[in-house]
Amino acid sequence: MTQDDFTETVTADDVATLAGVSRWTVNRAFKPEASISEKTRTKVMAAAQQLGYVPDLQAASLASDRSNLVALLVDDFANPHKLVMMEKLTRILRQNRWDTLLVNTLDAEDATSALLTASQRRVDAAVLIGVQFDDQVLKTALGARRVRKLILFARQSENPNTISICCDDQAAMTTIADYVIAQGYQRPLFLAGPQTVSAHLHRKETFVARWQAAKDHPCPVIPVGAYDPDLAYQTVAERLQGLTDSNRPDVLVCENDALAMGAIDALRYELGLQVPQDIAVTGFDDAPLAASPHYRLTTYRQPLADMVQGLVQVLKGETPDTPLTGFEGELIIRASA
Amino acid sequence: MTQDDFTETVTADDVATLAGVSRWTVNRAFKPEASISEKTRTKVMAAAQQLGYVPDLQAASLASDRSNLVALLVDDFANPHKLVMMEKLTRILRQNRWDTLLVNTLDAEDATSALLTASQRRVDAAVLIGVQFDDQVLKTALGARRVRKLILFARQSENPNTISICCDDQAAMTTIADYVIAQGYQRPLFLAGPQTVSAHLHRKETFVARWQAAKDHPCPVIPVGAYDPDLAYQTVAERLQGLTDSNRPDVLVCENDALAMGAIDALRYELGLQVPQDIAVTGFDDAPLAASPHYRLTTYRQPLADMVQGLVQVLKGETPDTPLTGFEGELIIRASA
DNA sequence: GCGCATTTTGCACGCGCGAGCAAAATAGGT
DNA sequence: ACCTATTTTGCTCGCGCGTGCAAAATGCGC
Repeated sequence: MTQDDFTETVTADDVATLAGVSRWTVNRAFKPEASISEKTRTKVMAAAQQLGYVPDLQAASLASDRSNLVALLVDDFANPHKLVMMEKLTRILRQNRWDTLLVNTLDAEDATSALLTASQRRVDAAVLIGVQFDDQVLKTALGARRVRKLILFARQSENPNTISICCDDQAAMTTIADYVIAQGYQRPLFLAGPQTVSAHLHRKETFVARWQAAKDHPCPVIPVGAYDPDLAYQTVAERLQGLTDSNRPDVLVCENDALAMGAIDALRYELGLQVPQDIAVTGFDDAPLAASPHYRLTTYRQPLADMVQGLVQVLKGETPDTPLTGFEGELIIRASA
Repeated sequence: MTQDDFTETVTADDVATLAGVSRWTVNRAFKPEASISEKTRTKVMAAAQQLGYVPDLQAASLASDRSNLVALLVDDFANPHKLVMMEKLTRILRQNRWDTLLVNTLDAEDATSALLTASQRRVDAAVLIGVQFDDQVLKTALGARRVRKLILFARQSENPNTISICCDDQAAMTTIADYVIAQGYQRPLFLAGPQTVSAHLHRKETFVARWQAAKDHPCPVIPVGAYDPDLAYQTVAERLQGLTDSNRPDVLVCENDALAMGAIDALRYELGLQVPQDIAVTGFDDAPLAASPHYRLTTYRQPLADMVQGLVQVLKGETPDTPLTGFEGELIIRASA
């Protein structure tokens, strides 16, 4: 490491002169699929190493209209499961040489602006793992140029210009419903998330329909304003307060684990009920802590790694080998139901 | 929305012709501090709006050597508190017109490569909020060009070329120690994180020293291999198994909430102990769920928002109005100790 | 060693914008 | 209205690299 390498950026030209080749050959050496002889490649790489050169991806994306950059829009930082998703996404994307721009979308109004931010960085795709995106946002997002692909991850939309990657919510929730029914529960209550979003899950509809079909009476639903354990806690505490044993639900089917955890805490600490003896609870996601002895949550785990692989295929423009909205997860049976 | 706006990128030139000005005037209109008359700015903005134009930040950063991009390196996705940090960082950075590149750093070996990735995107700074960065990594990172600023967020290093932004861990842990002592606990056990990192916290040293000074006998320490609740659970279960009431610690001082939560679960569900009656627990961070009725964790909350503001000042090159390693948080007293 | 097919290398041009200065327009004073 | 001080606008050149093709080098069969 000589003294001349402060922060002067070293370009492909520098490497080229050192290696005695042209600038283009240098850059070719860094592309796995380029046509270049092994001999010159090693020669170039040695020179690059010596100078500490790495190709400038900004410049590359300017010149080529591919950036290998993906924007990840998140608006739901209250849900610890998002951490798991982010980890898987960033890791697997990086393995495939994509970088991730993390954009914090404050709310639905902000989503458009967030998408704009992404487009200013020439991202190859925007991946939405939040919850508050409505069709209006999706539409204007696609009107805006430069976001070539709009991908809903673990969410779904009918919008023909978006790509949804998610597990088969219907199959998944049917599995849960059948399990709940098989366990002999009689008075379910469905704890749903915000009812305003249209890029959504089919969990509520599926469960309600399935229950109706099997038992011939409806399943009540209460919505929580956000997928937030604290809000779920409050909502459950209020809504179940003062009910007698016989008109209280005997199972709480929750749209995801964040709601389920808040619900369990409310049941225990506000209503003094035992889970699952007095009331059972199911979740969805298998979030961190779902397995902890405190919750022992019966839940459903999505095949996140496979779904991210699907995403990679979409980004590469390959035709995915699994239907993108039909991933299959598994029911994780623990003690809560 | 006319039909011609598919995905053809609209550049400043297009807006310029429509507005009847030069390309440079168009770009000036988008910089708040530029010298431009209000009249032409509104004219330009109208034209831009009509065409759906936004400046291309990639091109801008190529031309200007400032990218308004910050890399956020994270290696600790098991800790839910990271979600809070990410939310604050991305939100406040975006408010100040910085975008965030999220880089998942698998382990210490990978850190160098992660830094390289960041440098390839011409980031203005790399912000480390992970735990596994050792001095070797920091050194090579600074050897690599193009990462102009290396910032440790909520961590500290003696390396003179890095910038640490953190609260005064010594003051913070002293506060906790004094509280623990004032509560009359006699047999503390310090639950520490991995002992190998050198970009670190001073919590353990501070507590141990403080205890020694006050009580004149040492405080034992057990390390956990990672800041992971599950690992903490196992470690605590193993290490406290079979101890009698009198030789068991009466307070577990944990380096952060992730450890504390795992510890609490282990105490309750493996050892059948009551918190805080049989053994008290303190944490650090005030992570999500720390306030939940299940944990009611006595912990210490860092002034994250202020710290991010400090980061923004560093990025802007301003001299911060608070010493960057001296932020003051507050002790949150709940039921666990 | 020759002729051809094939691989490897070099190059003109442009991606969209910014720094910094020169030209033009405007304001202010008399 | 005229001259100067100031603001506003236009422009040259280059940031580091990719595309697509042409030139050079290499390999192969005989």
